[in-house]
Amino acid sequence: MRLDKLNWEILDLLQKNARASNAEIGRKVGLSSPAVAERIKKMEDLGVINGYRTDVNYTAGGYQLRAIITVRAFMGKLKPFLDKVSDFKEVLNCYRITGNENIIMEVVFHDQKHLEGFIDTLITYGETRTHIVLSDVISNNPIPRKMA
Amino acid sequence: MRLDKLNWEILDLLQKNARASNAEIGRKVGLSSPAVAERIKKMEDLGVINGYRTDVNYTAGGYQLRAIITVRAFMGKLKPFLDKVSDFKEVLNCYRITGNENIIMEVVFHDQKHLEGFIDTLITYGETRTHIVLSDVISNNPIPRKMA
DNA sequence: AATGAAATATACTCCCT
DNA sequence: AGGGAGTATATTTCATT
Repeated sequence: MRLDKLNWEILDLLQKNARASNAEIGRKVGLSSPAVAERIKKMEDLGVINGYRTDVNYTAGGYQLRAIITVRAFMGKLKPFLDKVSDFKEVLNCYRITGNENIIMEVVFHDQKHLEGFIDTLITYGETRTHIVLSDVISNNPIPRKMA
Repeated sequence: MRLDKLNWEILDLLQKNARASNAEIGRKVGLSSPAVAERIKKMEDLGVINGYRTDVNYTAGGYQLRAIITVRAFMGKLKPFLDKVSDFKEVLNCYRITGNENIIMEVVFHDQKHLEGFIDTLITYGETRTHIVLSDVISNNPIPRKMA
């Protein structure tokens, strides 16, 4: 799908605030609200928009720690890990990656004990490396419009 | 703030679909729409909800590659990097972390050349390691309700 | 804190361009 | 692909419990 200027403007606004009304978006981009609704629906149907998420403060949810954990899976243990990982509710994001490690995850924990238990579980699947997140420098930056 | 059962249910629904109407949420959790609106507003004001994001398919946006890049900053180069990183529009997320590396970023690129240019820019700030993202195993999992 | 009701605003459907 | 009209639904405000 080709994204024209108007669709990029709509996507920018939706990325900043997914709960903006079609009417509000329409006012800012110069379209009627049915026109905005139609464009958004098309982008949803064609997979340009994957969904709408709410960014919840994990500390308010009772999670004191966040970590980036990589896994270098043991021989034959990658598939078992991939089958199991969705059971680990603490995992917010998980990617397969190239390089020395096979997996990288963003995970939240109530406390150090919780983190420790999680790493103990992982050790049956591979070698792990844990980096505690100190602060967010950039969070959910909108995808930039394709430039020159 | 203490999150009761109803607030967790509202957060679950909002995390799955941030554009759900208050009325729809109210029907599912058994509240009137003004009651839902009031609870959501309170969670926004108290910082439980940070915002509402739209998950845009970066390939549809013209980005063929996504990478996880770590930076181990040279002496005195961390601060200059932190000041500059928001200029790099390709960076979707960036965290300060503990461990051998100081910074971890999720970055999108049009093509290999674009990636190469980005790494060339980074090299003035520190040692980099690049992992190409092969696939998403878990994406934006909702924060689990605090358990036992 | 929640409800119900009235006023306003928005969304949805259909037809026209 | 978008505008406009008409209808249905949602949001907002406020009084009440």
